[in-house]
Amino acid sequence: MNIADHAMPELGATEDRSAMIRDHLRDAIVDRRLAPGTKLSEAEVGTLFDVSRTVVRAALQALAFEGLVKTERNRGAFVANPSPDEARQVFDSRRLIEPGIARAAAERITSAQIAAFRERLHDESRLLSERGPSARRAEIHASGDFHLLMASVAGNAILLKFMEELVARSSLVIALYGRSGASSCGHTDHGAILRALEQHDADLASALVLSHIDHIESDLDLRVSEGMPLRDALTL
Amino acid sequence: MNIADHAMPELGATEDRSAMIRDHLRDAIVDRRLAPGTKLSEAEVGTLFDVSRTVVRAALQALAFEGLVKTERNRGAFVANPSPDEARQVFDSRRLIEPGIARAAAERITSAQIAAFRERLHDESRLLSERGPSARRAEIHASGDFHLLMASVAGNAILLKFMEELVARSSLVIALYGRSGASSCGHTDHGAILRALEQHDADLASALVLSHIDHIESDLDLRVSEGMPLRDALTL
DNA sequence: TCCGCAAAAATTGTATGCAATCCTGAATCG
DNA sequence: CGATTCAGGATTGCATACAATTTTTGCGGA
Repeated sequence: MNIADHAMPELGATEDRSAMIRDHLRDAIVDRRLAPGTKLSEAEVGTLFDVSRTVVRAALQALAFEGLVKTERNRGAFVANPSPDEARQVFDSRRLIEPGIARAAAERITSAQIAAFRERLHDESRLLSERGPSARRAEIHASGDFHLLMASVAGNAILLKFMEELVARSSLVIALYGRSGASSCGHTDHGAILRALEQHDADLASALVLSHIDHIESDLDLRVSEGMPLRDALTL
Repeated sequence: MNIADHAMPELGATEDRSAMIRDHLRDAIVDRRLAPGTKLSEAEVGTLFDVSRTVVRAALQALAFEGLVKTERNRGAFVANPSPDEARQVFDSRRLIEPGIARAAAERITSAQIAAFRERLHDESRLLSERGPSARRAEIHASGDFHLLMASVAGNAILLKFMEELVARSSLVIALYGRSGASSCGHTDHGAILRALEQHDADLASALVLSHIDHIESDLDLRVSEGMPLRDALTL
């Protein structure tokens, strides 16, 4: 009756239950089923997944390292609640890294990978037209996956790991500071980027990615710098 | 009689012993007292620091996230042994990220920070002239710290964290593939970079950093791509 | 009613015990 | 003589027990 069994009906979940819990929690955070500030009690999570606190602690430590969870000594783990300044740092980091990734991806992309991109993009547009919170979540997820797919095509595992962290944190930032509901907006941007990748036009791909990031960030409202402590308290 | 007490004679080592062990191990890895491939047994480390395996495991997990340690299920943790390909990825990542950091640092650096840089650089040159393995280690450390200092001046905590990981991994890579002994060479490079930062010349600082990274990488011998499995076995 | 304050409850930090897995090496068989 | 197998020991994975700390609760007084 535990969550893992339900989500992975028959797959070999036998190994590394800690990684599985980490992935489940991360998914829940990035597609916003767990609001920023939510407390993640070790005992509660452990009961939910039917494991001891030991393995939950390992999962929470991993998420803390990725910046998705903040732990306070003797107080526990909470879904991260990035400040406007941290939000800016996330996007500054993406502006620095992601154009370079687009460049590498444009140079290395294969036709098979292009096909995978097309499929992803098709899923995205289908979800865009559907209604309901579940489709919204899947859309957010697919939008992030586009960027991760590009990073994996770039062929650098370290940069891929960095991008995984940045994309996940972006989702948190958008949840907190996004103005429009459909903040995963840039679907048309993604299409243009893919075309540039197909044509192996590194300069264009890089420029499009940069403006795409600007586009996403421009939808945020990061003004509340001093009001945050209050909001912080309220979200708890 | 444990290591921690000896290293931190009186400071408040009361909190987060796991973080302290992690830092000690990381220092040992980056200044090459622990060779790549060395096994880090939980019990052994625990005895050394006089803590239980629980807190050692947390420290090792943190180092595994940073890529300094590789853990194999049911086998334990080992100091990472990066392949030539991983080595290239480390430097590719630095080439992508660090020029941007130099740019930001050049724009934001204050006179107080310039003074700190000068001091650091002075330490570096002093160590360069000294003999003995201990001075060599301190020199390696100081050389890495130069880059981290620049990243902290840039004012982006996320990029600083990324740079910490990359600098640490670079040290491992140099230990494995460095040709000349004094591979932390670029002391003169550091001086030139600092001058560019002082003059707030972002373009120059960025270009100098890029060539500095190339300079470091050109001292590596990454040819042994297929011979590595053997070498892997031997270093164990 | 509102504010301290102390005891209880809950939660995290750490140590330890047991089961599962892996490595070693010697005995056995071809 | 070489390959194989199978105890024995060592090491990790996980659960649990206990200690330390924080949070909540209940009470008395202003």
